Amino acid sequence: MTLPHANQVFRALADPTRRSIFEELTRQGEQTVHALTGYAGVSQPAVSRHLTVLRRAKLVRHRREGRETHYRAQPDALAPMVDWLDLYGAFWRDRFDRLESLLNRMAP
Amino acid sequence: MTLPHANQVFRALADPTRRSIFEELTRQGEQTVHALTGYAGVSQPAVSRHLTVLRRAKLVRHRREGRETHYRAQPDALAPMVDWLDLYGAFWRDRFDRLESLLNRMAP
DNA sequence: ACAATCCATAACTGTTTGGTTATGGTTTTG
DNA sequence: CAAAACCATAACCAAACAGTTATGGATTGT
Repeated sequence: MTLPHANQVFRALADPTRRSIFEELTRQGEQTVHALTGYAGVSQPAVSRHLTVLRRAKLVRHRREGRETHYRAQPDALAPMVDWLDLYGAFWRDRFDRLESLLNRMAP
Repeated sequence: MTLPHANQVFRALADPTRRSIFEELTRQGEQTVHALTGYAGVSQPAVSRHLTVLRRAKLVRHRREGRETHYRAQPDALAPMVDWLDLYGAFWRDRFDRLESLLNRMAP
C-alpha cells in the first residue's frame, strides 16, 4: 500500500550521484547545470539527465535565464518518503507502547 | 557525505516489491518465505532474492526453524534514511523529531 | 523409505540504468 | 558576424536489475 508518487521519489534518491546533487542544491541553494557539473564528478549530459529524473520526482525546480538553467531543491517533494516512514513509525510506536505498557505491568 | 550503509538502505527500498515485502513484515510481523510468496505476487526465488537484498541492508532479520525461514522487519535499520531526511529535509524537522526519538528508544 | 514441502542458489533473459561521446539549438561575448 | 559558452537530447554501451525456470539440499509427513 505505497503512497501514489512515493515510487518516483524513492527511485530518484536511490542513486548516490542524484542524492549528492540534491544535497548540494539544498546546502548551497540555486545552481546552474554548469556549476553542478563541476561538483558532481560526471559529465554535463549525465548531470542533465539526473536533473531530469529529479525534476520528474518534483525534487527540484528549474528556471531558465538566458543560456543557463538554474536548479533549486524542492524539499517538500520529500513528503511521500516522510509519510512512508511516518506511517510505519506510527505503527512501531503503537507496538512499542503496547510492549512498554506490558513490561510495566509485568515489572512495576 | 552520505553514511556508508545509507546507500544500501536507499537502494533496497527503491524497489516497490521490496518495499511491499517490508511493509507486510512490519504490519503482520514475522512471516515465512512461503507466506511472503503468496503475498508478493512474484515467484518464490524472486522473494528469496528480495529478502537477501533487504537482509544485506539489515532491514530484515531471519530465523531458521526446521525447513522454513522466518523473516521479520528490523525497523531501526531505517535510521540512515531518517538521518538523511533530517539533515536535508530540515523543512520537516518537527515531524522527524518524533520519529527519530522513537527510533532511538527502540535501538539505543 | 518415499514423497512432498520449504527454501536458496544457479543459469538465463529482457529491460533499465548510469555512464560516455556526438550534436545541435539558443544565448552571450569578442 | 563569428566564436564560445551553456544546456538538452540522441545514440550507444556495459553493467546492474528483476523476473523467470530448473535444481538440489534439508526437513517434515505418510
